Amino acid sequence: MPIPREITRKEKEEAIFAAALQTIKEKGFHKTRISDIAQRARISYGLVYHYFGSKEDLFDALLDRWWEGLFELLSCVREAHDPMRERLASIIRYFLDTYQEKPELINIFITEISRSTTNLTPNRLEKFKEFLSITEQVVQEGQDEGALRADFKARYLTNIFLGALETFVSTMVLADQHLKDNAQKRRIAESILEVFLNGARQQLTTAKP
Amino acid sequence: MPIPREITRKEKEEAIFAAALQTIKEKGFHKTRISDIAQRARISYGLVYHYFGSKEDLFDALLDRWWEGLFELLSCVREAHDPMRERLASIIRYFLDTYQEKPELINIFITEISRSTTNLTPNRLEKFKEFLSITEQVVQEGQDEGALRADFKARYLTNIFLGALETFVSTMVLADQHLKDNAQKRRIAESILEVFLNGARQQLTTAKP
Amino acid sequence: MPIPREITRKEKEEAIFAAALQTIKEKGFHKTRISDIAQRARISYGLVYHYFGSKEDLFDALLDRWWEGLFELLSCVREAHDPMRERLASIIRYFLDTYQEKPELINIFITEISRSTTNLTPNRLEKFKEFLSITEQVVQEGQDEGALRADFKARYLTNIFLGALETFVSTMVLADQHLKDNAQKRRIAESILEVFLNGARQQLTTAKP
Amino acid sequence: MPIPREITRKEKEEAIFAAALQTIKEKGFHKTRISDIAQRARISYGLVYHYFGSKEDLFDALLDRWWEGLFELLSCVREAHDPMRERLASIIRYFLDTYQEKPELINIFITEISRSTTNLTPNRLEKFKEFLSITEQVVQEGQDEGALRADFKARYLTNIFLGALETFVSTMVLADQHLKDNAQKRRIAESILEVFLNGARQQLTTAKP
DNA sequence: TATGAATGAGGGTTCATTCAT
DNA sequence: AATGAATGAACCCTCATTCAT
Repeated sequence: MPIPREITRKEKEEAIFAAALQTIKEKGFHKTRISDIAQRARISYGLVYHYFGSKEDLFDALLDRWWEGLFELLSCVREAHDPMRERLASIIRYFLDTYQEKPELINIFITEISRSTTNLTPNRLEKFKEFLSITEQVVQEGQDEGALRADFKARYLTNIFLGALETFVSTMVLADQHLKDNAQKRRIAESILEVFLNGARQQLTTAKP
Repeated sequence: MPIPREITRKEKEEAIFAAALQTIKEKGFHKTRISDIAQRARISYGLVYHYFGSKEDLFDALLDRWWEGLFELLSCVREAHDPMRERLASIIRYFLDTYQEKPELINIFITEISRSTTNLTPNRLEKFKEFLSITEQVVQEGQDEGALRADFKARYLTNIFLGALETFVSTMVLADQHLKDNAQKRRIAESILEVFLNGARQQLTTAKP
Repeated sequence: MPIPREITRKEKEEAIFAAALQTIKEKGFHKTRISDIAQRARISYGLVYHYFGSKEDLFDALLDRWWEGLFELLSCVREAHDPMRERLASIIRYFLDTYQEKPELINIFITEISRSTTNLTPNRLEKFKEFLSITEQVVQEGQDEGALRADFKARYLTNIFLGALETFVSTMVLADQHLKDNAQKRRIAESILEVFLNGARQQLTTAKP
Repeated sequence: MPIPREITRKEKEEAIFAAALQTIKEKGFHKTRISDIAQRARISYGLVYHYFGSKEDLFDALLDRWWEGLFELLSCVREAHDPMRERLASIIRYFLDTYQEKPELINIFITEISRSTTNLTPNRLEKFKEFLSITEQVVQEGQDEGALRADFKARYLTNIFLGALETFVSTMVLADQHLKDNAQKRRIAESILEVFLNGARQQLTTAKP
């Protein structure tokens, strides 16, 4: 009966994941000891090494989970040819949803990757640049379609958009705020979109005879 | 002759500062060893403890220097009652100027403070919140004056503004880009302001006959 | 059907033996992990404990196999009352043959027992001393028979004989040399015997008229 | 006053050396813990890392000391054009003297280098081969001069000579025997030389008309 | 028989910090 | 002021061994 085994394995892995997520959120990657994680997962620390090769590997596995979801979303966004506003809204929603459901995950993304040179192995930097690059392509398409103003580099607009989004999320992370209801989420998304788009959108020359 | 002594002391401190700045930029706070700093400053590592009490203290002194300049600028901005656009431009310029002149300092601000929960002692978090709060007041004043749209919380607009700014800078930090000329600096500042303001600015209902 | 079971057991044991031999040769006893052995034997590491009680036990079993063959040979040598040269030749041949057929076994004898105090449990030391002692008896008999000079202790002559033999073998072990053909084997045996005997043999006072 | 410092440093290093030597002799390199050494030297284990970079480095420093003395001796032997017997006697005396004065050092040479593949880094193997090679040259010169029989490879004779010598020493090491007096030392040296030379020496065809 | 999850003692190494000189 | 020897808490990782299944 191989199935029960599999279940056990997955469950244990999941427990370690959860414990690592929580602990790293609280203490940061560097100050997190393997034994902290093990203790929280109620296992011996040796077992962590049975499932993950090393602290770094565990960390990478954690990040992979984040990237996986994000890249999948971006892929969907690009395939579905929604209007620009909707595409950007999807990205914003993904961050806010993740923050709501797995605040630790987005916390780690923000604190350990997005702004930390320290833990940035070449591999991780690569993923991050890929993320920036894909988002830039979305923006570029917006410019091509005439939905976004084209007098600034796509990279610049991308920076402004992602910067705004990230700051919202990281401010909440820093303040340990919770997204109470969906209304708040909608309001935040609305703010970002409104402010970003009404500026970034191609300006109509309103002159009429 | 007490004066030469004073000079020696200040010079030594400065040397340690510079060495710390550079090293932390390269390796991150956590991976920076006191001996690394001492070596770069060409002094013995014991001496670091003569000037600064501990690694943490040295780090705090570093940050203080950053906060000092930033708060001074913000104070100037609030006193001079320039138009909104000019006030925001001052803030942007301060970040870009500092990045140009002391890239290590802004790097450390970005990577070790702005987005890192890890090193965030209550003290440091306080400073950071103060910074957010002052900027928010500037924005609030803009809303009060009618220069910025008031249908969003001042905090939200602040997030978007600082987020955009920070992302520009941190992207450059990550990529180890240099600000080649003042023209590029002006272009970046312009982008941020343009996009932010044309969205954040109170919308004129285009009068129709 | 008890026979297939027996066969399986023996085969498994043999597989573990072979894997252990090979691995210990490559990495040394200490650096060899049980899991290395298991992997090479294509079994789970838990099973090793089913057949052998512990790592030490497995090692002892390995050595026993070596000692068994060696003591059997020495017993034969002593029973057959061959001339001295032939007896010593038998011993040399045994080492060279074993080196040719089971280089790992002799390698382990040389590196882990013959010259290593580290792994020398009292038990193992005992076996080793027994080996020395029996060889010394052979030499002693040679002295008694007048085949070997008696002006040095039997122990001394034994040291010289075994030392020469062992160094040949261990030099080959170190250099990972292979005994290509029987001719080379014969040449080596010849060298040792020639040099040892023409010195160790009782000197004839060349009668002069 | 830099001199006292130097003395302290050297003394400490010496103390660590002695402690390491003794401990490795007793437990073998692998089973020796840094803390064992530190404890015996009556210092904290951290200090070992202050003087030697790592366990391996300390081990290498130990070996270097051995090689240094040995190579120096071999160099002397080759320069002084003594008769063959005297040259070989010098080598034997060096081993026996070292064994008498620093039994731990020769113990480590025998157990951890001469016969152990395990700790043999390429670097260390190189030194060992160099030693073999130089000794072989001495033997070769003996053959060229007609002092040693030339019907066997120099390498073979070298093996026999060094093997005999090494076995004497290592047997004493194993048995933890002490060289009581110089007489015993002389007797051992005599045995080795006698047996080796009377065989290895070019045979005189005694035929006289 | 057979598997591999689980445990935890053990050991190497780092490095902030202290302090005698 | 300045040095760097000395300390030892911390922490990562290995791996022999046990045991439920």
